[in-house]
Amino acid sequence: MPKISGFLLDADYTDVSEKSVIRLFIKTEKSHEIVKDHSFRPYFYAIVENPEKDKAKIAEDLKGVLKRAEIVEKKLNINDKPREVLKLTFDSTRMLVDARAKCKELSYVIERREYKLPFARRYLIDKNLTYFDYLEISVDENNSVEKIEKLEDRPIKFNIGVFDLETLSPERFSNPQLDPILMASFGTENWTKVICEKPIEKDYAIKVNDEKGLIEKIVSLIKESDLDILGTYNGDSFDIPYIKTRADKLKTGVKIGLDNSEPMIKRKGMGNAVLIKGLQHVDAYLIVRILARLGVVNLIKFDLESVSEAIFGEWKEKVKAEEINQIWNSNKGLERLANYNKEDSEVTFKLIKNYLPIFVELSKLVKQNLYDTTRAASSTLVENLLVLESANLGILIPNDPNESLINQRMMQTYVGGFVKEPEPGLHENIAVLDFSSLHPTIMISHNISPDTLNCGHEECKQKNMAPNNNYFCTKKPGFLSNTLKQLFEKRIKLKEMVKKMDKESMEYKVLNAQQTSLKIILNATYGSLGYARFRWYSRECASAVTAFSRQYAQMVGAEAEKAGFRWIAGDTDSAFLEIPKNRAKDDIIKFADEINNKLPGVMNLEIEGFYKRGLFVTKRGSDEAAKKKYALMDEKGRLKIVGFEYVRRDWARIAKDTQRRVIEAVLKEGDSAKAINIVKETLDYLKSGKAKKEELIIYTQIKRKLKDYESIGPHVAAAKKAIQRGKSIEIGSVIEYIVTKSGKSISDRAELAEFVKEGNYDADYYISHQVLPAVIKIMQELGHSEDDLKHGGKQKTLQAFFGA
DNA sequence: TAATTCGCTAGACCGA
DNA sequence: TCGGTCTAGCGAA
Repeated sequence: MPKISGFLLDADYTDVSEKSVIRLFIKTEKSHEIVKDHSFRPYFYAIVENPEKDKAKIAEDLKGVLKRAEIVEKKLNINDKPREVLKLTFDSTRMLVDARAKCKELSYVIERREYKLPFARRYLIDKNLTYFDYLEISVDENNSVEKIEKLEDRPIKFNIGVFDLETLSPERFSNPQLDPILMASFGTENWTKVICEKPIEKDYAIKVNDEKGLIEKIVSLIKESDLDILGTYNGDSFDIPYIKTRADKLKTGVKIGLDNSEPMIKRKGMGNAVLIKGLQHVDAYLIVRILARLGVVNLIKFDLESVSEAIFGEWKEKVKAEEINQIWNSNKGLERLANYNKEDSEVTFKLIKNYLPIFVELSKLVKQNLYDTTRAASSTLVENLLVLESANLGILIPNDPNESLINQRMMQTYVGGFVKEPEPGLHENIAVLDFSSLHPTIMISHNISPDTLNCGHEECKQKNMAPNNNYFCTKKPGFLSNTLKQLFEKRIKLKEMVKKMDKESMEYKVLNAQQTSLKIILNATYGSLGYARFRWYSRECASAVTAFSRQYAQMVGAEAEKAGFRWIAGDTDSAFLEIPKNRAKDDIIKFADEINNKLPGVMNLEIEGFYKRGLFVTKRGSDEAAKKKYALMDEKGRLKIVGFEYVRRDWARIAKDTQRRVIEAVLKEGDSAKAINIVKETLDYLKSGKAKKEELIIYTQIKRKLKDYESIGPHVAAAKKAIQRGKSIEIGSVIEYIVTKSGKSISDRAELAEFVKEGNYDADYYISHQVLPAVIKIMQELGHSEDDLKHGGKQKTLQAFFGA
């Protein structure tokens, strides 16, 4: 019997003569193989009053679609005893879909369960297979599975290829119905080529006859490379739909699927997702979005130039759309465009190569293919993990909540973390303590889980009551909390192992990716609990987590005061403590130890760092201190600026830079004269009219349809004007606008930066709405109160003082 | 198709 | 024209 050995890269199903058949995509030593498993049928469960009787009834009612009904034992809910339910099996998923609709109408069917689980996923769960497993599959002459054996895990070396298109855009944006593809780059591990019909004096250039030739060349490069992963940057919404449309028009195809299928463009939320059969399409743009969400990078713009700079510290030249048109029409600068096209592919490749291990590990963890994992929401990751846990425990997965339940849930919110109002002003010698993984460790340590909630035991009520008056069982591990505990412990072990390893080694990269993937799941769980569409939603649990968190945050603050420190600020999981002159760092270490001795379970307070100086300011238009806004300087003079305008993209760079310089002067040198000078210079510069566009741009995102805005802010006004000039702006577009000289309101004066001439800006606006608001509160902490200035000089306000 | 709450601030909007 | 209120976006955790 022939055998096929290799990694399980993907799984799906296809219909063969009215039967749904599982396909496994295997990465073998040499290439790829598709094998079919005819032995597995789709099914779902029906909960009925009387299994024995209803089994016969349902066979009658589902005649023609049902293949088999059998009685099996399952737990309906986590805490239930197993009971008899009907397992309904079908020949095809289409029949399953038919039947599940019919079942809804049957009065004796109390509930349907697991009727939406994707068939391939069902298969992997039942067969105990996971993506990237190394399999040995015995097949017959038609590549049909006879037997699957799972061999020991082994490292996998992916064959990755990326491509990128440059298109003509005479109308400000490219229209695939009209505008041709000008160049395409394709890159792999060792080389990148640029394809173009015009001659390019570069050794990496490939000349083709026309656009059709270009498409055919890129398709053949992809096919010949026998890829596991095809990477793009924004391929979901741009490159792949574009090349498909062009290929259609030019009467050629993009048959790059392993089964020679075309890419499938699926609607996903507001945008697209492009699926290629047997080949994982990884859109690196989504990876960057995820990294931004995880706080790995902080980006204002998501173009490859910004990404390259922020993630790899490498500058990359941008060729703008108008320049591309110019280059193409004049044939001057084709090499520059080719280089740009090539670098786009290279950065995309690097992104995928760098972050792939994390997504591979996540895929394994939750049994999703790479395509889905790179596109999954965090609650979906958590859900999929819990689906596996349920299957292991013989519990039927809870159904999705219906819309009315979702709405009901959304009406009820709960109280979050505790934020201490800081003591405004300059502080010296600050220790910042914080709880490591606060929410997960609370859930684990207090056994918070929907199934342990208010268990009824008097003892648990006494010993494990959250401050929101919900309590959790102490006698048996909770479904959710125990799952988290396993992940948590595994992560601790991995972190220990990784510590000793060479960071460049393959082993390190894999294990580190494993611990990162665990962290992603651990951190996403608490938020999911309070998410209305989550299958395991529990407002009581989410609320108990935050109730405990407030209690612990307050406890640390109070104990710190008792121990002789000043509790000057804190946010959710942190405490900022000022260390008095007569105390040392060691006292903080001792203090943290004492707290840790009192903390339950795996909760842990750690010392985040020591800071020489810290600045807290008051809110605008009030004397209260602002929360979530501070600047710290560590012992090496490095600044940490949090919450200030400096970190916000919706402030102009000139204001942000000035603010940073002022903060630096204050924290590093304690020099108010210098700070005042910095501000004065900036104001003069603005007044001179010499400020550059890039210093004046304000970035703000359009978050809804333009017609849906009740209040027309500057970014909306600028967007509307831009649309009239032919720009395409959609939900999610980040508007880059400048406040110009002409117009009445600020919105009137706001224009897209690309339409603004250098020098056309409203200096008054940038002075009194940008630079001064960003620095005034800081100057006040230096003792330059408005009152002081009134008496010290003739000026009435700080604003007047700076001559604005 | 979508994780949570807390918090700051701007600029529009609206009524006197 | 003023001042209070509301809409909107973004950041912290």
